[in-house]
Amino acid sequence: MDSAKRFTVLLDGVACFSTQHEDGARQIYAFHYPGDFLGLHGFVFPRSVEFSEVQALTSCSIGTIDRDALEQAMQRHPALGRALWRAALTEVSIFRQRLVVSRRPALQRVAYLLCEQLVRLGDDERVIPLTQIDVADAAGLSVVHINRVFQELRQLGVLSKQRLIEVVNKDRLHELAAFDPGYLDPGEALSQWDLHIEN
Amino acid sequence: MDSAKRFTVLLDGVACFSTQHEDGARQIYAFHYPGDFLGLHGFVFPRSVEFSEVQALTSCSIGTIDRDALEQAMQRHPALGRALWRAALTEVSIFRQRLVVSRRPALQRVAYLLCEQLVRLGDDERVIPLTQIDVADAAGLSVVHINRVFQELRQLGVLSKQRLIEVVNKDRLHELAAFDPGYLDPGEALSQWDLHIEN
DNA sequence: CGATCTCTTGACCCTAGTCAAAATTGGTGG
DNA sequence: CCACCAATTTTGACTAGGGTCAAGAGATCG
Repeated sequence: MDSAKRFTVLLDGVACFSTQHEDGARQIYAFHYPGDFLGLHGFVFPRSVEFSEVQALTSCSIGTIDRDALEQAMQRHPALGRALWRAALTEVSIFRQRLVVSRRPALQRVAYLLCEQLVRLGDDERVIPLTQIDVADAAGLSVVHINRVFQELRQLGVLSKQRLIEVVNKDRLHELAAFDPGYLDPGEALSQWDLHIEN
Repeated sequence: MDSAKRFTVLLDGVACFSTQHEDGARQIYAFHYPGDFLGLHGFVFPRSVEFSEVQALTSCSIGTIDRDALEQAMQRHPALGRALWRAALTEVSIFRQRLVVSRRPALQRVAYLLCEQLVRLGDDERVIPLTQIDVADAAGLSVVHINRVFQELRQLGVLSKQRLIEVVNKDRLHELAAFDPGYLDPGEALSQWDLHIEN
């Protein structure tokens, strides 16, 4: 596991970036979908690795990229380095926003989380490939309560009556969640402070 | 307010980095004490400025530093740039940790927040210059409940019976909070990825 | 010496957690 | 193809942490 030398990319499946609480409860910080870099956070905060982990939620396949090779590529293509930083900073932005969301009532909190997933999955995907248990650990609610919230969302015509998590009314969901995707955009940050990566 | 051209430093007083919820409630992300850079976050996430603000909690005096001058100084003294990034990243680290803390019960949450303040204020300071209202907005609890928690902390011999917030038993406080200051340290991150700031 | 801000207290309520058990679903192997 | 097992999802009853409302008691400050 010479992870310090390699970057990992999720090629297929669903994973999450999580931590285990003292009492065994799992806290999910973020979900990862194909195309995501895994464990980026650890490059910015090495110590955080001691407290958190990347966990597969379905069977996953991953690819790794040699860090030296990547760094050379970044030397040649600065845009690549910028994209990487953008990804890391977006993760940060999500944390901050989650602090705001975390003190809203359950229904809105869950709605928000679902919106976030839809953005991550791409514009026309409507099925979120997670279990209620995953959502519970990410939203910080009990599974039982998540289930009740889901039933309410179905009643409201936002989710389908299927067993899987399928959004049938995206607009209504956004409305419930008071969702503004703006926060996901680091905007002009990186053109102002141009970041380079050296050894 | 040509803030894009200047960095602001808090010279005296207490300020906070906060946002206003739709319903008027104030959410405090972090407190700032003398020596802190204010609004650093906005340099990394320009768009976040639209949603958050820096607010004075006591009368404050601030200094500003011309950004061009600072950047020149950073060219000459790379350590300065690194220190700045470290500060910004530490802020991030605090957010992440707060997500973990935010789902613990009130007493521990408050204890944790107090620990954080003690670290920020310096090792032998024991008086935290905040009101219960400030603490409530930072912990995400009602003022009424904060008050009850404070009474419990006094009962436990952690806080003095004074009206102000004075920690008399730091060890006990750390214990209650399960506080590990490790997360505040970005560690070796910046020696691995040496960050430079260009125009 | 009011006026105002902060801190306290008490009564009551509501959201979400816990516990426990059943119902569905999805495999998996015989 | 069926029986059985494990993981999810669902339901119900009960509990509790923390919110809200309202009023009172200290502090502070001009």
